[in-house]
Amino acid sequence: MERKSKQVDKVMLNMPVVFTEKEKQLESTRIEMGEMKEENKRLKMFLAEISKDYQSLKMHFLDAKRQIENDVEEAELVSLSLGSCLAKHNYKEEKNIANKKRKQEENQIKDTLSLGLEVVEEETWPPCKSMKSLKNGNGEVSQQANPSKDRVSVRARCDAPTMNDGCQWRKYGQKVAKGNPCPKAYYRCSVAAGCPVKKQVQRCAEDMSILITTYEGRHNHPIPKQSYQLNPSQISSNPSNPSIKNSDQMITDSIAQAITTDPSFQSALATAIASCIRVHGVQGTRESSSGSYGHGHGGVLQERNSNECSSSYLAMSDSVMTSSHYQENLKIFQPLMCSSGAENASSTPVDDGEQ
DNA sequence: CGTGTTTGACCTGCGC
DNA sequence: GCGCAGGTCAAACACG
Repeated sequence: MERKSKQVDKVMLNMPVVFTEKEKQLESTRIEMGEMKEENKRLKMFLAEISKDYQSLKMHFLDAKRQIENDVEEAELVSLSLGSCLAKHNYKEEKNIANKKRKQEENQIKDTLSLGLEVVEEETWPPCKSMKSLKNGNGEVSQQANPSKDRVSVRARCDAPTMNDGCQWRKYGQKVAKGNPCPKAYYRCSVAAGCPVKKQVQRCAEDMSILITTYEGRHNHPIPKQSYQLNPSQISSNPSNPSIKNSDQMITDSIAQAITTDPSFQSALATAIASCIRVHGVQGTRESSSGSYGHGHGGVLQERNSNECSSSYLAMSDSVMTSSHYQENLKIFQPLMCSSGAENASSTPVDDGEQ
């Protein structure tokens, strides 16, 4: 018992020493914890800042990405400009105005037109300064009534030197214009002798991949039929057969797909629409088309420029359409012009081969 | 040989 | 009137 108490005393004696060491450890641990808490706090703040920066950068990145996407989208627009020289104007002044107008409309169209087409009414064609007498096919000299009255400009991404628009063109000149290192090529329609239509092809100075094709005048002959033919099964509407889609929807789908995937189709479409609009704006006393094309030219009328920007998908059977043709063609494109999509497509019957 | 392209010269309109 | 720029002509050349 005595022995036991001695041991307890020893323990009791030793206790304070043990507690102080533990307390010291505890104290140091507390200090460490406090420091770690401080560090943790700092790290949290640091993390918050990093997170904030990250969010900010993310926003910037998304904005930049969106901007780039918009730019690409804009660059891939098929730009289509119409013009006429009905009166004498100050060309340069109007050109500036038209450029501003075009940019404004490009922005508007970006927001409103899902089709990706730009149709700009433009009155910037320089006054028909040279009403030169042009030799017709018979070698006679005939005064052109208004050879450069109509002018249509088509902008499209195209790596090839020219766009295939279904016509046969003969190059008659090339010139390096001021302000653009890319030479401008001058073509004349060689489908029919005496056809007053000309086109100018030039690459955009800002973006070499953009080909600016400017058409001038009206064809005095049918435009050759080309490769873009819709499948007849798609054309023929068959409501009794549920497996076959509504023809308009099929057409719409086909055209929509072509539009969204093929830049050359965009350019061809632009040309075609321009043709529609041009025809619509002209009094209707036109000869109906004979429909025959490609005779008597020794095969010259076939497309030769295989390096042209793909084939012309959309070929009007006749460049000199009647207004009813125009209406028909316009009806086809109406669903596409509207952002509402194919569901609202009108049920306009489309004849076989008519597009 | 026929047809299309190239390219330097020429023409025309416009601004100064 | 002059110079400049855009558009056109036409001879030379290339190609199939």
